[in-house]
Amino acid sequence: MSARRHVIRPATLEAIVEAAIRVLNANAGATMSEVAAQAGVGRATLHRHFHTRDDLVSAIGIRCIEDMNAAVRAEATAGQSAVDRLRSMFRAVIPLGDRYSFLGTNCTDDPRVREGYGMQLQWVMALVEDLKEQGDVDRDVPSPWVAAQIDQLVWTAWNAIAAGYLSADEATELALRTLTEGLR
Amino acid sequence: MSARRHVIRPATLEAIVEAAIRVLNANAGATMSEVAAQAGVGRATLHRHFHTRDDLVSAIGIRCIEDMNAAVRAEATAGQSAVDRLRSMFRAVIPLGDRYSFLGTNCTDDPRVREGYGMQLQWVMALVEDLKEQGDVDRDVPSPWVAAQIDQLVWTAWNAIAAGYLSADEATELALRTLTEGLR
DNA sequence: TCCATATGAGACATTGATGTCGCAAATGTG
DNA sequence: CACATTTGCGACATCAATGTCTCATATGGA
Repeated sequence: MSARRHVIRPATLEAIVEAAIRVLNANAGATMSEVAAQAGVGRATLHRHFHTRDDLVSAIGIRCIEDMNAAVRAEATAGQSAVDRLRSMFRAVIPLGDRYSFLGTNCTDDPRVREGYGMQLQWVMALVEDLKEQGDVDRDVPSPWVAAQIDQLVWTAWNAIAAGYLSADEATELALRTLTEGLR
Repeated sequence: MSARRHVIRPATLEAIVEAAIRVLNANAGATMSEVAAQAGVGRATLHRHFHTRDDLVSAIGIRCIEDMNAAVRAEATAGQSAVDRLRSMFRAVIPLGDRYSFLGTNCTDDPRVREGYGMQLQWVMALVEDLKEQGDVDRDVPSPWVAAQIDQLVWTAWNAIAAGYLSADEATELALRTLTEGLR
């Protein structure tokens, strides 16, 4: 389609992606200049590889949702119990909390992002069904509530780790416990 | 300080506040024109009563945090058990989910908003201590985790009601149950 | 080392939102 | 009904961010 005149250097791309996630998480309305500065990159370089600001946000959004989908699926192993699969998912997804946050406040309407989100929701809903099947979650609880709870727990766990009062493993186990047994 | 030349009409103020919450929740970068249009008000009228855009966002933010703090405190009755106080808080705060959402994405740095948020956090942390005291929450669970969980449950409950799959009472009880007993 | 090219820096035009103003009309109050 | 004042509308200047371009420099591969 568009033959890019310039080929982006891997290091440059990585710096831009990480900076954009960081800066746009702090302020969804952040400027191209701010992103460039945080990335240690010239503003023109941003425009060279991401034609418009929307292109940049969309590209990062797509990358984030792909990262998360990949993480969710990579850990799924046949023969595992539902709880074990949930644990694997937590382990893989919690470290991507910054991606999760980015998607929550940016490009909430991009079709490709929505599609990726739909696939993830589908996967989680299937897991919820299995959790109910195996008696880990009460059948009477609406599945959307369980799915929402799982989503929120990922975010809470990421914050706990970022705040430093829990290790990754502790946060994962506490999230599992919160969902099934509660905090009593 | 500033003697306003124009006195705002209550109906006008109400329309602006509600429209601003609605529009800025859908898109944090929304324009003054969009807010004015949604409020059924001239753009100049916005500027007449809220000198700058920041003034508008701050004013709404302060109102939101005040609404929430008022709701949290209004329901506190002496002699109630910790769980009953938590239930009262859920009942009062969950309907303010749109306020909560607004504060999450706008004016995250306004000093007065931060102060109000700090007071609310303080109140919740005190409640968490009482919940631990009465055995409703395990002492081993870090209090920040419990507080975060309570916050998230308010938001989840509001969404469930907005989505229509739970009534206000059902959402309140399910939130309580999720926190203490879990979903098993 | 040399060469191809990606990058940084800065100038530039353009665009869209902001904030101000004046005036005519609507509103509500007595 | 008459009066005072808020409101809507449109014109306007201003400003900040966007997107484009050029050229000198830095970078990495052969």
